[in-house]
Amino acid sequence: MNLARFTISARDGQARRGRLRTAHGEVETPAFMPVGTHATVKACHPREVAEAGTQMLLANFYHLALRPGVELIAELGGLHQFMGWNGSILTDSGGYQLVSLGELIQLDDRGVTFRSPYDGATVQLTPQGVVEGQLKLGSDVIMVLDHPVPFGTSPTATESATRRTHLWAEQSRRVDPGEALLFGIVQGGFEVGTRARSAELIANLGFDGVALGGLVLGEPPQIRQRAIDACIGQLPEQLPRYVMGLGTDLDLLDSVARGVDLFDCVLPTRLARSGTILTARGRLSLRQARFRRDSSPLEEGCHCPACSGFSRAYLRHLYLAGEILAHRLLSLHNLWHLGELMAGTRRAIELGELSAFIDLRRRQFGQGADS
RNA sequence: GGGCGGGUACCGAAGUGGUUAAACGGGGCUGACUGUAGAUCAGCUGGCUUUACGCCUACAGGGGUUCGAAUCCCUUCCCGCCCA
Repeated sequence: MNLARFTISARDGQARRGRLRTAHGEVETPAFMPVGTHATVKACHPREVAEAGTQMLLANFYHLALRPGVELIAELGGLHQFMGWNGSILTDSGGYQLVSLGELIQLDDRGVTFRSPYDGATVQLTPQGVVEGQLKLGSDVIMVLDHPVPFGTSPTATESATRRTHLWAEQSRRVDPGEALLFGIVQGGFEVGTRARSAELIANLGFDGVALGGLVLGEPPQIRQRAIDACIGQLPEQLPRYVMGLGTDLDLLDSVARGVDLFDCVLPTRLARSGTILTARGRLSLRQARFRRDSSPLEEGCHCPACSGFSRAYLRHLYLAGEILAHRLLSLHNLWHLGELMAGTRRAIELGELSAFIDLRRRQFGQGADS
C-alpha cells in the first residue's frame, strides 16, 4: 500500500531520478543522508544540516534506545520534535552494531543481546521489537534488524548470518508500520549468487524499500560493485534502493549509475572532525603544514558557511587549536559538498547527461587535491 | 656571606654507573577513517647518511674516576627556597 510513496520521474541508463514521500516531506533522489547516530549530526545545527541540502538524515535506534531511551523520546513528542528536525528521518535498527560492537554481543535466531558500552547493562533487540521501537520514535523510514558479516567471513558463517537476516526480515513484516516506510535489508556476503538470492528473497517480502547491507566491510571496490549489481538485478523497479554506509564521491556516482537511490555515510562528518575536507579534486587534510598560510577558501566556488569568509589557514588554525567551530564549519563544508554532488547527479539524470557528469567528476577527482 | 634543593631533547617531566639517543605527557609532523562506543586511532619527532639498531653530536660549562657516566668526584656558571 505504500508503493506510491516512491515515484520515478526520469531515468538515464540504470540511474533513476525519483521522489520519496514520507510523513515529513519529500526526499529528492538520488539522495545522500548525513548520519546523526545520537539524534544529532555531530557539531551541526539542524537548520544548517537542512541548508546543506539534506532532506532526510539517519539516526540510530540502538544507540537511542540505550540513551536516552525510546520511551523518553516518545514522551517528549517523538524523535523529530526531540531533536528539532522537521525533515525526514530514517532510523537504523542496530544491525550494523553487530559488526561494530562485535565483542559486546550475543546472538541467536530470536535476536541480539548487547552489553551496553556505556554502563554494561544488557539490552535485547528482537526483529519485532526493533521495528516497534522505531515506530515509537516516530521514524519515517524504519530499517529491519539484520546480520551483516565482514569481508573474509567463512561461507558457513555467512550462510548462517544470511539465513538469520531472512528469518528476521519475515518476522519484521508482521509489524504494521502504519505511516512509516519499512525497508528490508539484503545480506549474503560477497558471493554473487548468495547476494542475488538474498536480494530476490527480500524484494518479495513486501517492503517499502530495499537496502543493500553488509557492504563496505573490508571488501575491494570491484567486489563491492559486483555485489551491488547482483542485487540490483533482482530488485523491482518501483522500490527505492538504498546502499547502506556508502559515502565517497566516486562510490556514490558509481552506485547512482547502477540504479541506487539512497545513501548514508559517516564519512563527511567524521572526516571533518579529523581535519579532512572533501573537494571536487579529492580529500584535503587541513592538518598538513602546507596550509599554514593558505588564504584561499576550502574550495573555490563553494557557498557553504565555511567557504564564505574563512581561509584554509584560519580553519586549519581552528582545527589545530581544538576549537569547536572547526568541527562545525568543516562538517558543514563536507555536507555541502555531498549535497551539491547529489544535486548535480539529479540534474544530470534529468538531462540525460549522467555519464558525462560522472566522467567529468571522475577526471577532476583524478587530478588530486594538492593544488 | 652561609645552608639546602635544582639545571635532562621544542616545552613539561622520569631516569641516579652498563640492552639510554634517553620512559611518560604536551606540542609539532605524517597517515588512517565508508548503516559513528570516534572532537578518534596509528606512526614519526637530535643530526647525517647507503634509513643501517651505521656514523656523529648529546643530559648547564670545564676537568676527573671507570673497561663503561645523564647517573660517582672536583670545579665554574645559572635558578629556587631558607638563614645572616
